Amino acid sequence: MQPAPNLVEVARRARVSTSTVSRTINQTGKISLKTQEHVRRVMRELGYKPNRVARRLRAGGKCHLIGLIIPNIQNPFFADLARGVEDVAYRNNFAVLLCNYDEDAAKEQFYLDVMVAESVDGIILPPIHENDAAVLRVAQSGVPVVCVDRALKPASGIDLVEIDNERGAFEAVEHLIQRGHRRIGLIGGPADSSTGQARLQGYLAAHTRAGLTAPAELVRFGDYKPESGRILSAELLGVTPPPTALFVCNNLMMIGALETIISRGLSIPRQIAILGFDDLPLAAVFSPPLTVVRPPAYEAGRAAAELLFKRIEQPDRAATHAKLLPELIVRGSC
Amino acid sequence: MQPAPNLVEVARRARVSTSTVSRTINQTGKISLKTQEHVRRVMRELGYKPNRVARRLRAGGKCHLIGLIIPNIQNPFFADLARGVEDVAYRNNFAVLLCNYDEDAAKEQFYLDVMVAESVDGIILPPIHENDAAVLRVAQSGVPVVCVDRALKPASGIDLVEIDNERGAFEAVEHLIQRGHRRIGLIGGPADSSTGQARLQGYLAAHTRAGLTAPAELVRFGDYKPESGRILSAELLGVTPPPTALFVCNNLMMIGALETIISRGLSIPRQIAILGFDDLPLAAVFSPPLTVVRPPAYEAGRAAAELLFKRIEQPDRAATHAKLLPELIVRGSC
DNA sequence: GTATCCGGCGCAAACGTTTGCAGCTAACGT
DNA sequence: ACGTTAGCTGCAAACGTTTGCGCCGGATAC
Repeated sequence: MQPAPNLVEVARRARVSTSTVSRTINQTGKISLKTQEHVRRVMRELGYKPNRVARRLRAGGKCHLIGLIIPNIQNPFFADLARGVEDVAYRNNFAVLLCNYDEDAAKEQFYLDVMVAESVDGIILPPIHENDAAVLRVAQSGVPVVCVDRALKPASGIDLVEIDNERGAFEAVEHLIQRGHRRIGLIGGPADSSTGQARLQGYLAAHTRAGLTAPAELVRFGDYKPESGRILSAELLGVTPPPTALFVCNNLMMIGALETIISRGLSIPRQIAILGFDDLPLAAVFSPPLTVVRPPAYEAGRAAAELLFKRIEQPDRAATHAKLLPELIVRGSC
Repeated sequence: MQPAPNLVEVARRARVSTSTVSRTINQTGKISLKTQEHVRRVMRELGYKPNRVARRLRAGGKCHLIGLIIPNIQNPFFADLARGVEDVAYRNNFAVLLCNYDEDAAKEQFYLDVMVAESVDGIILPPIHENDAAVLRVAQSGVPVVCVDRALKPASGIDLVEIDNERGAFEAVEHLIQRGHRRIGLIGGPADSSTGQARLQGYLAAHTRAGLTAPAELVRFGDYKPESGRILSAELLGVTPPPTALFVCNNLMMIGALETIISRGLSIPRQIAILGFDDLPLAAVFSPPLTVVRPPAYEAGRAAAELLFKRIEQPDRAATHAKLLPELIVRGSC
């Protein structure tokens, strides 16, 4: 097996200079159509594939690679989001460098470093929290960055695609209230996360709008993981008088909450109604089918990627802020 | 903002040659401890980060990047697997280039090209089918490749980590038989996939072992997607006499099958027992809790990555073939 | 004293591209 | 006939590393 043919080999075989070959590939500069045809034929014959590494080294960026840094791909929300990003990347012939940072600042920093060291064309990520200095640094160093799902507080010219979490939570809780529930427990996200905050606001706003005051003793904050769903739901069910409904602020905590409820033999929705943020694969066939508000994760991924490509093309355009609406899917758990 | 410091800048500031700096970084060659200390201090002061692209270009490979090409990250099985790969990659300071090929040969080829053009250190993937020439070519061109989940038929020295699908299916169906089921419907994988074949074999073997003959009219082949679960389960339920149990060969078809069953108001397991291959997030809290055989996806990802790193270190070692055992998780759906 | 060796370090050539600049040819205007 | 221009192409210098080879000086051996 001979070494893969490179650009100089192509040039030699085609009896032209490397510049000519390079320019035919990139459609840059003036090359006569005849020469182009010829070069292309030689490339085909040799099965030439440009070396992306060399290209990136020389041209720094502009080289068909973007980075996606997410908390955890095992969370279906982020899996959908990642898929959205990847689909539009593929359509633009870009590859995606995917990393899980596990809400760990050190890991996030590590991967950010990797991204700039790889001189990717751009980065998509949900920042670990609202004032994530590390992300800000790389954005200010000139790498196109778009935030998705979570905002960066000093929104200094950084594109953002987020879910309208407040609206989603509002509609969810409003739905519960319309169904007659007055004691609605909240299993919220982390108090210091923008999504957690927004969902809490929606919960409160729905109460206010209905002329009710949210029962403070029924509000708890978790960490978006199953364990806290398990624990907090148990806590809430122990309050007297107990809640008649639970609004669980993400899919993983929902799993934990359901464990508690099932293990206590409570019947849904007769004894306790339940409504979740984030859809889940089996939610529609659950018994009862789970009513949820579904954030458009896939669409958010797509939107973020499209935004990123726009910014890569024109780095000086004004920052965009998109807010996608979640959808209330009424099934049978309320 | 000044340009990121590079190796020659470090060398200049440290009053040594670039070779010395490079060698202190890579611990290669003889450099006095005193010089090393000095160089390291200067690097820290400047906040020097080596450029991975240049490094890869020069050294070709050995540069902390591996590729992972999977069908679809939205499938929890592959999400777990990807997470396994990424965890051991991170521990070795490697980044992962992740791609979804959607069982599409053209996409797979595209991403394989990207991998070699990026000169990754190695590639992990489930080949699209048993004799995947594209993968073979890449492997033979010298790039370390390890197959995971699916085998390559000409097993010509390529490492493999697979799940013991036959064994898993065998245990699943044996469990059903022990529970008294005699008419067990099979919603199988694609007939031309190695995993589909193996699971079919397990299904048949369990019958044989029990002195039964598998009912041919209850065997159907799907495509591992929800739709075929929906359709095939409907077909099977229409056979007379109907099956008393269904063995569904992957998670997505399981979702479809459940839709059919729920929509017909059939009670599980009284009217129809159901057992699935692959676990699902809500399976444990489903009512009834779903009995499944859980393939160790995360562990397979870890094993594959570890194998890959071994091969990267010693390219000439003999090919390994690991077979991981799935676990039958008996819950309440049989 | 000389020969040998070795630890420590630098020189400069790669790796495979892109790209600014310059050169060359033919056509064109005057 | 001569300058100008436009179209096309080549030269060679980057991009930031790694690494083979060779140089230097001091220690060791004899």
